[in-house]
Amino acid sequence: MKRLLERIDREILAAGGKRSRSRAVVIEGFFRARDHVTIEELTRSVRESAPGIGAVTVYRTLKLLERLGYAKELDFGEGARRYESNLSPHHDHLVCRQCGTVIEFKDRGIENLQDLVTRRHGFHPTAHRLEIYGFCRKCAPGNSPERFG
Amino acid sequence: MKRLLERIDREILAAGGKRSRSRAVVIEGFFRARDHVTIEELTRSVRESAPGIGAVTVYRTLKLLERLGYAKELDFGEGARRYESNLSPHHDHLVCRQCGTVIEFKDRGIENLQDLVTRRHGFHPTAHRLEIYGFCRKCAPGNSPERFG
DNA sequence: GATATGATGAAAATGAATTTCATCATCAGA
DNA sequence: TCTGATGATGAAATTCATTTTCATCATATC
Ligand SMILES: [Zn+2]
Ligand SMILES: [Zn+2]
Ligand SMILES: [Zn+2]
Ligand SMILES: [Zn+2]
Repeated sequence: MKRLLERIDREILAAGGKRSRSRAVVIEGFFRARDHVTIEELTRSVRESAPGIGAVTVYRTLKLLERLGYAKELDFGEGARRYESNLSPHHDHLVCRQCGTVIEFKDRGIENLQDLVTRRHGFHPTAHRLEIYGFCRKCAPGNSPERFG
Repeated sequence: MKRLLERIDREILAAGGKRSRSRAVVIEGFFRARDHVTIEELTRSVRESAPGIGAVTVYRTLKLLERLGYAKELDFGEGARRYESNLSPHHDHLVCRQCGTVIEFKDRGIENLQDLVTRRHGFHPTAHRLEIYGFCRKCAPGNSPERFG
């Protein structure tokens, strides 16, 4: 973690930026937070240790991390975007509409078929998003997680 | 087309709604429009024949069509949502980031693998979205579509 | 330390989507 | 056909996430 933060620091400096306490707190908070956080969630958690930090700085810092390749913007259609660290390799998501649980999965077969599809259409893919919405095991029809959870 | 509009009309009546000229124009305009339209595009096109129609009515009418199962809401991350008619069977999308072209595709193999993935996680899928972003044949790196278009 | 410039946070602006509300239109019943 | 109840409309107001603005502060460099 320390290594990572130092490395990002160096990249910011190299790009003509300056260090800042607020930003350092946000960055560390982001990598410590559970993945798929909203700006609002992250702001709240970061303010526990540094109450003065404005939500705008969190917005700006996540955009910066995205530009540097350390964060990935997600949109599960909830109104607010979510962010996850981009350190782990690519994956897609199962999103529970009941409890909000997000399950990550990776499927080489699906990715290969996607390549075939794009090739068939002479399309040059640069990114994709695959999200499957529904109900997780706990929330599946028949279970009553809210009651027993 | 006439059949379809009458059928929707009947469903609205059956659900306790009333007929309205504005809404009829929007609905017909929607099914005549090219697919994947934004509210703004549809409003503009609909106003050519019925200038008085407010954008709010277009919003409301598309929500209604979605509720009735005739329209599908899409989000290609452009800020504004897009809508397509839900009459044709399910498909996914290739979206060109240069010219905005949307190519529809259907891949049974991908859908089957998605089923396997969800089953493996005890997840009950109700919907999914798969979009592949990149450059279409015309806009592919090396081509200069804007110049030769 | 002085200076230039990046970073900050509050407030304002933006922009899509939704809600409110007074008015209009449509349907059902008399 | 008239009439009352209620759905639909459009303009304006509202909401809400995100972005921009701007005066001020902090950091790097000389
Ligand atoms: Zn769940
Ligand atoms: Zn993830
Ligand atoms: Zn293109
Ligand atoms: Zn489509």
